[in-house]
This record gives sequence, structure tokens and C-alpha cells, in this order.
Amino acid sequence: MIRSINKKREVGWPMPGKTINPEDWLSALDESGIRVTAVQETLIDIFAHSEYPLSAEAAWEIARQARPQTGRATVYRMVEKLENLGLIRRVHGYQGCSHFVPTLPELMMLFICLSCGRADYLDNQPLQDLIQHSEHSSGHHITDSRLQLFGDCTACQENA
Amino acid sequence: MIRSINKKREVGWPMPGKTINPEDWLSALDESGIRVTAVQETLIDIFAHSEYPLSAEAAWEIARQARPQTGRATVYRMVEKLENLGLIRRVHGYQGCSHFVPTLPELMMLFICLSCGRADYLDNQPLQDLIQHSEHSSGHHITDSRLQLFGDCTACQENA
DNA sequence: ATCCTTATTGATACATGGTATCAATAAGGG
DNA sequence: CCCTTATTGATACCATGTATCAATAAGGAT
Repeated sequence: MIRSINKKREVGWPMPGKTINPEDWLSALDESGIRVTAVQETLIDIFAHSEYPLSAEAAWEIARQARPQTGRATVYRMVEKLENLGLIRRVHGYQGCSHFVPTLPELMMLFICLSCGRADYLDNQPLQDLIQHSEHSSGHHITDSRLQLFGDCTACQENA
Repeated sequence: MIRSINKKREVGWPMPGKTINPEDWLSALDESGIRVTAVQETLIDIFAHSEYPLSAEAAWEIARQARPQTGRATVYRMVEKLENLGLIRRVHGYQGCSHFVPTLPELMMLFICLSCGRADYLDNQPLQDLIQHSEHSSGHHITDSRLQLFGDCTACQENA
């Protein structure tokens, strides 16, 4: 199903018109009463700059390159905090359900290429429409959603 | 987040116009070259008749009521087979990612009520539209998708 | 700047969910 | 009714994630 594993860490997420600012993440942590520490800065940097979904375990490995004494539990705790604050979100179905990407739009339509592993954030208007339509036709009140799309990205189609 | 746990097992999935026939599941297993055994019939019956998403662990518990000697690994193996054959599918984000529901439409739009835990299969046309639209506007070739919707069902809204 | 309180850390042990192993069992074709 | 072989169930194992707790360090108060 998954045809490749994560590549080396590179820079930048390809979200047009929106970029990740580590400062904003630190502010969000600070505002929620969480103390800002060196580990946090390291991990925020790692998640904000990875071009691929990362698992806590993968983030731990990268973190130890910069801070060898970094503890495993600390990374898991940070991942939990970042997820609770909505700064990162889980990718369901990509090598399990334990990989995370930065949250860019609130209602994400995330596409993952099964060939190169890169993530792409698509225009989320269709998802908003879908939810609104389904709410009306079913009568249920929809408060949360998970959507993941998988396939071959444009670049990988050309290289095939 | 999740506001209740699974209720007792009841009967029937509320999918209008489509019901689950355990015979079909047994045929599917048979046709794929898998031997039909007593455990399989038990587990198919359990998954096909539960009104709520079931984890392998929960299915094991129920199975042992009917067949006390049923092994844990056997249940996990069966769940894997049923998932590989596309007969059941994982509910992502409902009490983790380890609960399963019968696959009714190929492209499922599954709604889970966070109050009563019941599942409802919604009309999947909006999802087909979304995928087609996103494929065209992004240029990516979409081969797989995961969608889950959560909220309060009509019944629970009335009871509130 | 220094102290003091307390959140956070890192090491470790533990829990949970799922998988590999393997002898015993049973399905179902010949 | 055999015989082959997939399947089972018991057990041990592994991976991912969590609880514990003494040591550390943030950052407000002084």
C-alpha cells in the first residue's frame, strides 16, 4: 500500500499563501500557560520544517541529533501538547495513524503521495461544502471530521 | 472528546436499502481460498450484527461468550482478513483507530455519534464529487481516501 | 541578581495493542 | 475415510505509548 518510507528532512511545507512560523507556535504554547523550554523549541522546529509527516519516534530520533539527552517520553508529551493545541494533526492511514503534520487550515484536506511521501494541503472549500450538505441531508450535527486523501502526486506521475 | 463508550450489542445497521448478509461474507472468504471455520462464522456474525464500531479486543470478548476457547490471536487474524477483503473498515479517530464497521458502500461516508456511539452511513455522492473536484484542481491522482464524520445524531439532539 | 515554587525533564518501569512461533486441530479434496 | 495443509489457541514476544519519580530549570517574587 505505502510504497516508500520517509525521505530525509528537508525544508518548508508547500501550502500556498501560508507558512509556518515557529514563533507563533511558541507564543501559542506560552499563552496556554506552558513553559517554553529548549526541547520545545527543538521539537517545534522539527515539526514545522519537516516536509513529511513525522511520527513521535521519528521526531525523537531527529531531536537527539540536536540534543542527545532528549528523552523519549518528553517527545511524546510534546506531541500530545502540540496536538491538543491544534498545532499539529494526525495523518490517519499513512503508515498507521501515528504520523503528524502541522495544522495549516482548520479544516484540512491533506493529500499524501504514496510514492514520494510528500504532503500537500488542498483547498478545503469542498470539505466545507460536503459537511454542510451532509449535515442538512442527514439531520446530524457534525462537529468534527477526519479526511485524508492518498495517491500519486503530479511530480510522481511525470516521473513514472 | 468521546462522550460515551460502546453500549451493549444490538442488531442491525441503519443503512437504508442495504443490509449485511453473513452468507455473502462467508462466500467472499471461501472464494478467496480461505477455509470456512466455526470461529469465522462467529466473528462474521458479531461484526455484521453489531450496531457499534467494534475493536478486535471487544470482538474477542463477545466471541468468547459463544465460544469460550476462542484465541485472541485468531480474532486479530480474522479482523485482518476481513479488512483485507474489504468487508470491514477501520473507523479513524473513534476511540483511537482500532474500531471496525462493516463496509457498506465502497466509498463510505461514515458518521459516528459521539453521544450514543451509533454509526450511520451517509450518502456518499458528496465524497465522490469532492474527490473528483480535488483531483482536477490539484493535478494529483487520488487512489484512496479516509473520511470520518463525528457529532450528535438526530436522536441525541432531541434527547438533549 | 537570587531565591522559591512548581512545571518540565529524562530514566525507568509499566501497560496496551498487536504479532510471531509452534504444536495441536480440523477442513475438505482425493 | 485418509491426508495434506490451512487454521487454531497458547504463549512469548514486540512496538508504541504512558505512569512514576527524583532531578532540573523557568520565570515570577523579592
